[in-house]
This record gives sequence, structure tokens and C-alpha cells, in this order.
Amino acid sequence: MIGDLRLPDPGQLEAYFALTEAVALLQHQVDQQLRAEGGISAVQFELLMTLNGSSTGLTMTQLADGVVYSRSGLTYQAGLLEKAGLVTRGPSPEDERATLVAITPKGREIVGRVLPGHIEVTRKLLYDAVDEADLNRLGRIMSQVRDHIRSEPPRSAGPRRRRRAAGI
Amino acid sequence: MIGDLRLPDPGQLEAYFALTEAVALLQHQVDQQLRAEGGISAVQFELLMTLNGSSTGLTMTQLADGVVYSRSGLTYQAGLLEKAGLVTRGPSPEDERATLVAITPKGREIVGRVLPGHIEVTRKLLYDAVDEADLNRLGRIMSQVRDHIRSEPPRSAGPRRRRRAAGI
DNA sequence: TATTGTTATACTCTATAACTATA
DNA sequence: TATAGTTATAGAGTATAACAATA
Repeated sequence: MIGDLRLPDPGQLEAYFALTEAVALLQHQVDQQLRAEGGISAVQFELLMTLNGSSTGLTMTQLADGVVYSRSGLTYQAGLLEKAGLVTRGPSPEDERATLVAITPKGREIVGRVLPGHIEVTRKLLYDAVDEADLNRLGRIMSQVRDHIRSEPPRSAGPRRRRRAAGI
Repeated sequence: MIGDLRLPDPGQLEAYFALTEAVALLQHQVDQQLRAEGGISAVQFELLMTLNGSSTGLTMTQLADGVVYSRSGLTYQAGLLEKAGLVTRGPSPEDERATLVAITPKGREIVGRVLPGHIEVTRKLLYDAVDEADLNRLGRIMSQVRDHIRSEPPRSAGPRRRRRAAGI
């Protein structure tokens, strides 16, 4: 049915399925906690956390690094955060094209409010599930994977042959 | 700013961030491949793969196991797949309340069409990034995490103190 | 010309609550 | 009463393409 396709061995499949399923479960509960305690989504939390580490603010492009979203999606999220008073947006002195995004005191307050619960959730679901040695291994392995993917040529490089789609 | 909160150590944070970022990057590219070559989303692919392993079909409830979605979300996806002719829905002979979902030949065709590319993407992004020993470790660790989360009491158990939200 | 960012638009997806029907 | 599933609805999020402004 699949022809001469070399299938991944069971160990590879198990790793892939366990990885995606566990992360989906984890992210779902993380998102619930952030919405319940801070009224923000996981994406917004990630943006606030990134900005929290910068005193001068970041440009939209810098903010987009490390996030998967499109530029317009990021503009949308930044707009929501600005409307809620958690960030400010202003022109960059260095590059007139750029927009500098900075976290506000209220933004830091929200981060401080949700962080304990966030840590509690991740501890309960992730840190408590594996011992310290395995957690170190996990961090090393997934850092490797992340760096590997980031070093790959951009998606559009390989003009993949596009066959007829199901059209859902 | 955060009071006496015990912060996770750097190793824990690194593992968590690397995990979520790497999986986000991986899933994004997997989704692109599935849409380009099969016109289906990652969720729909997962559902088809699950049904592909069952000869008699599965009920909506059985299908929901292993997926994070709400019942209505699953109904929506099943409706899309049915409209596209990739699955059928019919009453279960054993339980009149249940709906039996089964994959069609056309559904199997789509799976066969996208699977090689799917395997190619995961191989390039995940399997090629780590050696065999690490992949086995990853599978073991994440299976542990998945089972741990699944064994946790359902979300609603702990009536978390709900503070004022940002209201985004 | 290339880059930075926004906007308009359309669409996909998800969740909540109310509802039907069967166990 | 509890369970299986659907529907109506509403909202959040995402991507694409066109656009304006600066490098």
C-alpha cells in the first residue's frame, strides 16, 4: 500500500508520537492556567516573557525570532497586548521603519501574577514526571533538535512537487 | 518582584523552552507538508492514521482518546472528513447512541499519498538531528511524561484561586 | 530594490451551552 | 440520571496579499 517506502523503526515512531502528544497535553494545561489567572494566551505570555528580559524594548522582527507566526499574526498579538496596556509600541530611534515594543509596569505585573502558577503547572506535569538526569538529557536533546531545525534552509527552498490535494 | 517563589533551575527551564520551541517548529513544518501534499491538516492526518489502524471503525469517544479537543471540535473535524469522502459515519450496532467512524478507500489513498513526505519531514527534522541512543532516550522520557500527564486528575479537580484577569 | 511593519479580508478552528436520543 | 453525539453560535487566531514608509 505504501510501496517501497522505508518506514521509520518503531523506536523512532514512538519517540515522535510520545513527543507530540505529551507536548500537546502540556501546552493545553499551560494555556488554561494562563487564561484563568492572567487572561492571556500562551503566545501572549511568551511575548511578555521575552520583552520582560529587555530593558529597551525589541523590534517586531526581533520579537518574531523564536516565534513561528507570520508578521501579520505578530502585529495582531502586539495590538491586543497594547490595547490591554501590557506593552507600548513606538518608533525606533535607530531605524525609522522599525517599531519598538516594550513591556509596561502593568505587563510586568501580569507576568508576576501568572508566573507562579505557570511554574507550578510545568513542575507538576513535566519536572515531576522525570528525574533530574533525564531532564538534563531532555534539555540537551531538544536543544539539539531546535538548533538543527533552525539551521535548516527556509521552508520555501525545496520546491516540493505539489500533487492533487483532498481539498478539505 | 516574584516574592519567595522557588524558580525552576536553569536546566529545567532550558528543557521546557527547548521542548516547546522545537516541537512548535516541527509541527509547523509537518502541517505545511500535509496541507501541500494531501490538503489535510495535522489533526485530520492524526484522525485518519488512527482510523487506518482499525478495520471496523471507531466511535467518536474512542477517536477522542489521544486527542485534546472538545467533543464539538471532533464532530466538526469528522464532518469535514466525511464531506471530503475520507471517512463514513454511521450508527453503531452495539450502542445506538454511538457513531461509528470508518476510513474509506479514498481516505486510505490520502494517507498513502502524504505518508512518505511526512516521514521525510520528520526524518529530516527530528531523526537526523539526534543519534539512535538519544532518540531512544527521548522516546522513553516523553512516554513517561505523557503517561504522567494522562494519569493526573482531570483539570477541574483543583479549584484554582481565580484572580482578576487582564481581559485580553 | 529590499526591508519593516500594518491593514483588510477571508477563513479555519475551537469552545460553550443547549439540545436530542439512547443506556 | 448519565452518556454519546450534534448543532448553533460566537470568538480567537492565522495567513495572504496589498499597501505605505524607510534603508
